[in-house]
Amino acid sequence: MSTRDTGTEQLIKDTAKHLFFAEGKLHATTQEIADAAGVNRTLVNYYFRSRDILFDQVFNEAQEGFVCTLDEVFDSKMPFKEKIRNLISVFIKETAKYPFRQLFIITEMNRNELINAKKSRTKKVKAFMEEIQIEMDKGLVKKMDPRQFMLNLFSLMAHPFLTAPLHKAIFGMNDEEYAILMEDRKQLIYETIFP
Amino acid sequence: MSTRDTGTEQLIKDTAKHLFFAEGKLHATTQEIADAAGVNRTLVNYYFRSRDILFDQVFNEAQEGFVCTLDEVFDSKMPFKEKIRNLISVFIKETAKYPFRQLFIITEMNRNELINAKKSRTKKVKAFMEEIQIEMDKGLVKKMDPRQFMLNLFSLMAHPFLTAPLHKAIFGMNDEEYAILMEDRKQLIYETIFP
DNA sequence: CTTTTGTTTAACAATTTTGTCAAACTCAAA
DNA sequence: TTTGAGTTTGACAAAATTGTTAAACAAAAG
Repeated sequence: MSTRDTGTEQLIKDTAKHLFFAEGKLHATTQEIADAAGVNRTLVNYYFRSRDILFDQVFNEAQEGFVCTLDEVFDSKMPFKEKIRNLISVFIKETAKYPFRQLFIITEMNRNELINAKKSRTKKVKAFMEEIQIEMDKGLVKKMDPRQFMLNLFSLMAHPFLTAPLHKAIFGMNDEEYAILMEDRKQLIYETIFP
Repeated sequence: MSTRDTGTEQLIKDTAKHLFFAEGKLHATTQEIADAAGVNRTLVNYYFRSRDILFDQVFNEAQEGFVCTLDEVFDSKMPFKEKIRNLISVFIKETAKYPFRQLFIITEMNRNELINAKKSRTKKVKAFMEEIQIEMDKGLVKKMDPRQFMLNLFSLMAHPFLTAPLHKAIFGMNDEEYAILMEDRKQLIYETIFP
């Protein structure tokens, strides 16, 4: 079966991705996805058999893409503080592009109980936590459970994006103003993590 | 219409609340809600006319309940640092009870575009931010945009609960272990906010 | 005890969303 | 140009979810 590659399959996937992660429409219907992509709804079934399969594919690709991006940072051999600064920068850039990807992953993890307790990930996390521990031993980072350090770091980076609509309303800010606030956070998070 | 009050209406509402906020089943069906409550599905329509109305009621009550709890803390006249310590304690206790309430509110805010830009809330937030500003002027808190201070505070408190399933998997922890980690956070957040 | 009123139930109807299929279509190869 | 494989479409079927109604039921009032 040699495909003629009209780009439709990818278009559907990209559109779904955009609806889910950029617009936050986590429960978009096949009809809504098809409309947004400007194609016939049946094509969703033609290319992906079922909505669930499309769902899973988009979900996994999104998760893997994000994880890979972070891995590049984790695996790099730069000094700890630089690594963190880099992580913050990459994380916030990625999250600004797809603000709802996090929310999506969280919600799904919750529905599916346990999906991936991938060993490889556990290994990398452990390596990073040991790295944190070393910095603490050297007295360069406030001593605490390394897991708390990670929770702090990711909380400070991710949560303001998850709650963007809420905080825009509370603070009375528009999109641009909030984007600036997020940009300013890069430095602020760094300073909060390393006082 | 004098009700006979069999407790069914409240039971349905409580069950929905539990499914939504404690179990994270944000899209529980009327059938699922009825089953969990051990009542006939039709009763959902009898008491609430439609699923949407039940939905809205539970949502609003949850939101108001949470907001009121926090208001008690905000309105109290204790010294700033004590107020923050109290806020952390209350916030974490409430969130531990209904871990997914936040997620729910966020998701809904997102669907409904703008629901409440309540003036009253804005006023209280402003008052609190001025309070923060004063502390900064006194040099008791690291100087920054007060909104960033609030983002930091709420991120550190809320996010580890939102991402609990994720982090339990990553860290290889069970529920109790994670609960302990959350309990330890109270002090840690305080120290992170006030280095 | 009978009536009344509010509650519960099962059967049914309507709606929404998803999946299937055959026919129409398109483009490249024969 | 004709053939053929992949693509697109509309009509239809199936499934899932929600809403309605009439009748059965239970408890308080008369």
